[in-house]
Amino acid sequence: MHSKTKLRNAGLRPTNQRIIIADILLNGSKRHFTAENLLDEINFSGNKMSIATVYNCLKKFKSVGLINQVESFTDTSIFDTNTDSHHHFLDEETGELTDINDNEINLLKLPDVPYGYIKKGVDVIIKIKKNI
Amino acid sequence: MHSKTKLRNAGLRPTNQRIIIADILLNGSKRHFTAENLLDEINFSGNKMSIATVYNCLKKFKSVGLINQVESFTDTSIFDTNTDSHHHFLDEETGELTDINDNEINLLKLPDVPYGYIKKGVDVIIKIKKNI
DNA sequence: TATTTACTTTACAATAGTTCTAAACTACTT
DNA sequence: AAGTAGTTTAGAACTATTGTAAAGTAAATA
Repeated sequence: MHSKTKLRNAGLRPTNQRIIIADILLNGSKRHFTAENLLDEINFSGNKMSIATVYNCLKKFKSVGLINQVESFTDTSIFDTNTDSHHHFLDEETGELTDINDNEINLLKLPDVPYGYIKKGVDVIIKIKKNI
Repeated sequence: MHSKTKLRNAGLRPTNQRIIIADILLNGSKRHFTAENLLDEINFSGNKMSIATVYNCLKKFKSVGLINQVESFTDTSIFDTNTDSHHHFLDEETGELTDINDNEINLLKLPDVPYGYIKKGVDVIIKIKKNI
């Protein structure tokens, strides 16, 4: 499917900049990235864009569920092209994230969400540390 | 137990500033807070301290396990005086955290941590959103 | 106890990530 | 073709956090 169509289906106006970003992010490969990472890739692909636009797009993409943002300790926001249910190892010292396959975790019991809220997802984070 | 003793037991030199912070944080009540929150409380308690010292202390307290840092999306680091195993609801829009009791979640199956690493903890985050 | 040493605190500067502003631009609607 | 609502942009601004280097302090040593 063309990025333009993906954007329209998601309810986003397919601007040139969003198409460039969708071409990079929504090609099926799953990975973590920051706003700066993405800008580097944009530049590498021969395109130019303001960092403000990158942030704007990421916010929009996130709000319509095209990408996820990952909870972390780091001072830099980390996004994830993998919007399926899956979990992470988090290195407490470096902030590095590694995927955990969904079938490697079994959540038997979950509480009801508070009244007036809807559940958006469940993330399991296993904090780890290098064993020196 | 006096804060001085708690600090010594944790392997930290009990300086005046650390004692002031330990008096506030390690009194048994469990809650989330930011560096600024804590500085406000310090000021409110009639003490003064540089914000850099607050950050230094939080980093030290965290490294010896006296407090936890919570994974989140927000641009401000959130700490937790509750170092027991427990989990959180996270409002995707506001970043607000609410505790979930450990006995409300049942993790049946967990993957082995990667080779060369040790497990530091498991956090379950249920992302929620206000149902307008 | 006096001296030394290593660690800590401090004010302030510096940095880094992110958001704001307001003017120019562009996709879509009429 | 014209209008309009949403988007992009450069650059300024903002905020959380860390670095710096000098002064201070707890603990170790003599």
